[in-house]
Amino acid sequence: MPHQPADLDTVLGKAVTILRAFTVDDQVLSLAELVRRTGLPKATAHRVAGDLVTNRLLDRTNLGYRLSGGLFELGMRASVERSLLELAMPFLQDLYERTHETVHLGVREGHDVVYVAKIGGHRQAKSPSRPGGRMPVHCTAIGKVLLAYADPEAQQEILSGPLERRTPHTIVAPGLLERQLAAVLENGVAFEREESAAGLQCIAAPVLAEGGDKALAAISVTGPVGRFRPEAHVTIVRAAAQGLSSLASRRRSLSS
Amino acid sequence: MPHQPADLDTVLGKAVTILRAFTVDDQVLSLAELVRRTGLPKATAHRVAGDLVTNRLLDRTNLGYRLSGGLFELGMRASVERSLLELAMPFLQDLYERTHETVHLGVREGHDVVYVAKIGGHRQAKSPSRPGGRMPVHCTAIGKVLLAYADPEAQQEILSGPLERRTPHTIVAPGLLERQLAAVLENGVAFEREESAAGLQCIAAPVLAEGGDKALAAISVTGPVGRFRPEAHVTIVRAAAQGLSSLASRRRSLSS
DNA sequence: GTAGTCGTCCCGCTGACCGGTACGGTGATC
DNA sequence: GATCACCGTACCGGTCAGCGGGACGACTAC
Repeated sequence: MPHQPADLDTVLGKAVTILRAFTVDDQVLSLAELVRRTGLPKATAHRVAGDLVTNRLLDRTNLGYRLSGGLFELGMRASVERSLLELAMPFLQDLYERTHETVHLGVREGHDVVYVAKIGGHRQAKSPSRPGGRMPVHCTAIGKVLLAYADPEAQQEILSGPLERRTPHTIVAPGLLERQLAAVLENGVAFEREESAAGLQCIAAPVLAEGGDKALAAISVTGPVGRFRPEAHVTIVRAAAQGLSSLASRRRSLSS
Repeated sequence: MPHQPADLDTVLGKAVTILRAFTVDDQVLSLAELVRRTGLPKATAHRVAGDLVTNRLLDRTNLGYRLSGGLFELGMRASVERSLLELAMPFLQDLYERTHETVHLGVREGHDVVYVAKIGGHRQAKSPSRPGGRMPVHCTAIGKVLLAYADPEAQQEILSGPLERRTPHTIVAPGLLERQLAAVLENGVAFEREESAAGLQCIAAPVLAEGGDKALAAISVTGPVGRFRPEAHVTIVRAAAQGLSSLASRRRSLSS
């Protein structure tokens, strides 16, 4: 199920289609599997995959193809995510050290949150998030924060679209969600209570751009229902996010 | 100065040439600058860059082009680096919490170390390393570890090539380096004393593959000469690396 | 043996890609 | 305010890189 159909009439389109055929949890895909997922003719997939290997975007193993380390390197140079990550790391560390729970840094990309960083310890709550992975905005604390600070059009588009149910607690009523978003703007934090995965709770705060009206990213702390009370961490999460906000403002790196 | 000349006679080659024209610290490059760095005709660069934008590998800003978040996402799916990162994070956290110095996770790629993760606090030592960035193997603790466990051919190739001098302390004599590598195999740790940057010291240990003879990656702790004594952390760095080694062996994810 | 799936290779056709060239805008210099 | 240098963008005919149907051999399963 390809996210957005790239142009298959161009080499580049075919190439990225192949690259994006990999999901977060496949390690290695056979040629046949690539053909199945991309819909490309076998001969074409074979050739393009070969070209990708020579260009160090794919690795060839005896079992099939694999996204290469060269691609990792390239991805880490994406300026926005990388500089965000570098600036954020100390703050994320602080949060982790104080809570010893899983800490996330995420940005919004369309209807989804993309996790830029995830740090946790050995006994971290088993969460569905992965670094570089996606989750729908409406069922995560980070997502709600980013949605609350998004431009009205984008916000409206997501609110009007269908809200996928992930757990019995997932908020699928636009009205309820909208009220929560208003609360987020008021309190500067968002909560999530088992809305994306059973047994998990979460609290998030926005990293604001210079004006203070747009959110560049959001920081969250996640823990299991038993030992973890989101309300207990309002202050430190908000403080971390604000600290990062002002640091990011000092070193400007945004754009349109 | 392009790292390795990709094939400029193919669309894909041109595309990756443009992508790789970005170094770790450029945020945004103008079309003219891309033309200058890649050597492509202006019209061609313009077209390919445009194609890259439609394929969400580049972003267009009013100042020029920028590596896109889509590329970051893709890079994070590179299986080796990503699963390594996920497994390693708890161990890196432990190290950071015990030392409060900068902690690195790196793999070898040719003559260089590529940093997969870098974590540190607000007052971290100013090091030249960047997440996703490269450093020569011969002048870093992580590099020496990885080199010591590399196959003899690769090791010999690097030892025989010229060893770039980064600081007055950089080891540029192959014989001396070779003796250090032997010591690494014996002790299971490597040291670096202001060999890559003035004022910085470092200690690293290998993350070994199942057999125990090949290194998948290496973990290091870095600090400033004043407050930081590498010898003081031999045990914990080695323990962290060994812990990760055995965890990685349990969940196999290597390949050829 | 037969039937399925896999990766690889061949090879003639064609349209995607190429890049020299030209144009309009912008800012520096005289 | 004229000139110049440099930028990004757009055009367009020629052609060769890319295309993909099809064939092949290896392997496995029934």
